[in-house]
Amino acid sequence: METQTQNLDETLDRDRPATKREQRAASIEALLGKALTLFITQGYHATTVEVIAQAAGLTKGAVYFYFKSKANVLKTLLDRTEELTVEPTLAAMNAAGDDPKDRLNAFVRSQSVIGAEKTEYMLLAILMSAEFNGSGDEIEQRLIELMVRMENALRETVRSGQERGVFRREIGADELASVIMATNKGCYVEWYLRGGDLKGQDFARAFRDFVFDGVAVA
Amino acid sequence: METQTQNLDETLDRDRPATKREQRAASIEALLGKALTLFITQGYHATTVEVIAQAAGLTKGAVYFYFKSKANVLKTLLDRTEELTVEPTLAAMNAAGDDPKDRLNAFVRSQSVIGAEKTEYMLLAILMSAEFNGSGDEIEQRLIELMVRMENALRETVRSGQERGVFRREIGADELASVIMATNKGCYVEWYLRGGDLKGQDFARAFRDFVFDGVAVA
Amino acid sequence: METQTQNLDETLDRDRPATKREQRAASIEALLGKALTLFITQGYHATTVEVIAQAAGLTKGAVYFYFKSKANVLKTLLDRTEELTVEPTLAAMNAAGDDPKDRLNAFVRSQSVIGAEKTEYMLLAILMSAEFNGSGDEIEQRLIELMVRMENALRETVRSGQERGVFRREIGADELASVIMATNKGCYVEWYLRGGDLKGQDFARAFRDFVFDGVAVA
Amino acid sequence: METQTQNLDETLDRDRPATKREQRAASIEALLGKALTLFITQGYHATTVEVIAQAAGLTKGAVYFYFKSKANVLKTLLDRTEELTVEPTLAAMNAAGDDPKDRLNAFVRSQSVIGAEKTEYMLLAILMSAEFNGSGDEIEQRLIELMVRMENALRETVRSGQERGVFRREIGADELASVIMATNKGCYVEWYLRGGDLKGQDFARAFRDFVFDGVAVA
DNA sequence: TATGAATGAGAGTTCATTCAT
DNA sequence: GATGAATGAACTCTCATTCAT
Repeated sequence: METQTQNLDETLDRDRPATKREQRAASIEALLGKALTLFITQGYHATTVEVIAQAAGLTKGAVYFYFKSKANVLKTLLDRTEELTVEPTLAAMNAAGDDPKDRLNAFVRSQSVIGAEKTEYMLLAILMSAEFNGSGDEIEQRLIELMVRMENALRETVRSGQERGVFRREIGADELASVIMATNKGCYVEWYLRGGDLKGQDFARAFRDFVFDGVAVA
Repeated sequence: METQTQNLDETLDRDRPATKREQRAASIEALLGKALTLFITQGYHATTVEVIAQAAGLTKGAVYFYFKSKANVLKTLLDRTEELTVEPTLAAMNAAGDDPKDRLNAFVRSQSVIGAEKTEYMLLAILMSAEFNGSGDEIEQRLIELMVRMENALRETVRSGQERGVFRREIGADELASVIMATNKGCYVEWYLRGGDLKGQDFARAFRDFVFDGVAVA
Repeated sequence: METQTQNLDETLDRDRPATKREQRAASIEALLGKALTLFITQGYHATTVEVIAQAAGLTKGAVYFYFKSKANVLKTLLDRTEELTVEPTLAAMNAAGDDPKDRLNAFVRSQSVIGAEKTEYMLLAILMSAEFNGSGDEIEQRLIELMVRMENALRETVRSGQERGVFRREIGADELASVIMATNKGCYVEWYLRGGDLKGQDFARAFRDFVFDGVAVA
Repeated sequence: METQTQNLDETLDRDRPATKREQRAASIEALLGKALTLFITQGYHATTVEVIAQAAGLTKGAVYFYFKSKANVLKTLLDRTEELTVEPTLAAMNAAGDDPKDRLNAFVRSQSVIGAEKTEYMLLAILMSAEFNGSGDEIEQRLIELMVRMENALRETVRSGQERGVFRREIGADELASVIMATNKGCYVEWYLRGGDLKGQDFARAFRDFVFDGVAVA
């Protein structure tokens, strides 16, 4: 992802299988891809460096060659998570204009679209937050940073909607935004924990409708 | 066994209880109490037996004396969780009669009351579910058992409410029940992750209102 | 098992179940009996104090009440072993008179008779010798003491037989006595390891015949 | 062990072999060699992984790198035992032709030759058999397998000798074979327990002569 | 007489990490 | 670019032993 500025004189041959640069990229991608899946399914601590390496067809040493530590693998993954899940949602909200309903709608739609396409990244942020909470770890900080931007945007939207009288006022903006966020995260985790039980599309729609109107008949 | 008849003139309860039975109970409670908090805050795998023991003012050996393994500490805690959180909610739903709205209301109120009083037990079930998911562990089974009873009751209530036309029908019963459950769990975790940011009472009320009507103005 | 000779003034009431002295004796016997079997079948180190106690229907503490340590249980057992297996064999050899053939015969017969009646004690000495060899343990010394008396008697008999020309001379007395001793021990262990495969009587007779024609003048 | 080929110019083989393959082999040999001696002298259970490692100039981790468990160290050693002690004896018996006396002679000679050269491996099989007997362990099975081949060959030889009238018939083939086997094992253990007391050559010869005249037709 | 709570030393094992090759 | 040998710290668990009751 970090565009390693290419020297101009080096032309890139596709067919000749492995220039060093390509191989490097391929190994990194393999490692990150496997780590992502493993961190989600087994948890960070329960996933050993060896398992990640083997899953990617490499050895432990390679992980330490490319990333300096196990923690760094996760950090790299969290950078991607921000780029792939947080940024687009914020962008979508901004693109939706000023109307709080539109903005909330943008948030909810964006999250469910991203959740369908980048499910693992979304889950990573949520699950790691639980696993690292209270650890005092550097990673804990990174996770808080990640989440806080979305939470702020959501809270601001809720507050503005309440001011304009389109969202219920009995509940404080903080609490309401938190419940929405909680529902959002909860749904991802539920979906993940239930494996294939729930139809993704239906569940995503259920989530969207639910946020707006709860269980009540519309 | 030994009836330690307490003389009136000197009923001296010191630091350590007098009889073995009392001592046993005290140690077990201390151990379980500390383990509960630690499993939630650090996670099961990240919590060492030594830390549990020290937190309870004992040594590792004592943990193995009372519980035969670390896993058994958690299992004991999960038994209590079932008793203290699942049973009362099911009882409340049954006591609420036939009306689906009443039953859902009972579910939501019961969960938020229990959540206030037995917060840690509720969190334990939720967080351990995530940590043990896919582990193939015996504990994973226990956790599924624990959750499945409440999920079934909730789904049944939702289905019945849909049939009677009081709950929205565009969303399948499974999905709707799952979203409610997800919101429930998500709120607990959010509350926990946010530490003291949110006012518990307000947040619980936000959750209740939200389930029924979403963000919409009532 | 062994009738603990009662003091004369104390009449033995069979029906009144447990004078302290009787109970004491009963507990000690139970403990030693179980320990004997367990040390043989599991080995000393692999046998835990707890298992011994439970097998005797008592708790660990009782073992430490009667014997001061686990090692002491074994030592007590070794005292009995000397009394029950070494002494009678030496006595039998002495009772056989001067003739080396008679003495060797007495040794072999005595060992096979004792082996039939006190199998476990014989095995204990043999197996513990292997387990404690080179340990530098106090018990190692005790085991050497135990064995050395019999070995000396046997060697003396062999030497005398060689001098009189009734036992083969090409083999040194030390070596010949050792081979006999080794065969003796080896047979016990073999019998034990093979469980019920071998018919005890036949095997004992095989051993006796084997030894005799082995040492016979060609 | 390590063929330290000293080239004159400067192929400097220092303490540690140069290539990874050599290093691997050297470490494995060191570990196995020390483990063999320790298992015999201290017993398997009394030998700690740490002690094995230190004896080989490595750390515990290295043992787990090469062998995945302590048990696996022993298993590897048992594989070698089979190869180095059982196979050659069976081969020698087969090479001896049909005559039962020749075959028994081959057995006895082979065992005493191997016992002189591969003493530790022979002892390992015998001592571990005692230590693991009745353990229900996987290793117990391996040990039985190991022994049973030799026992079968010996029994068959004895039976055939009895049929041809060259071995005594009053004793059953099973019992006779067992006594021989017992004598064989007993002699190894005796030799080992007595340390340097006995002259190896003399003792081996004592054993051979003893067996022969023991089974001779009267 | 005997129990049961508790300890502490040490066992086998795992794993993130380092480094020479 | 990547491997494989090796380490060391930490973990779960075991067990002989002590001691108040």
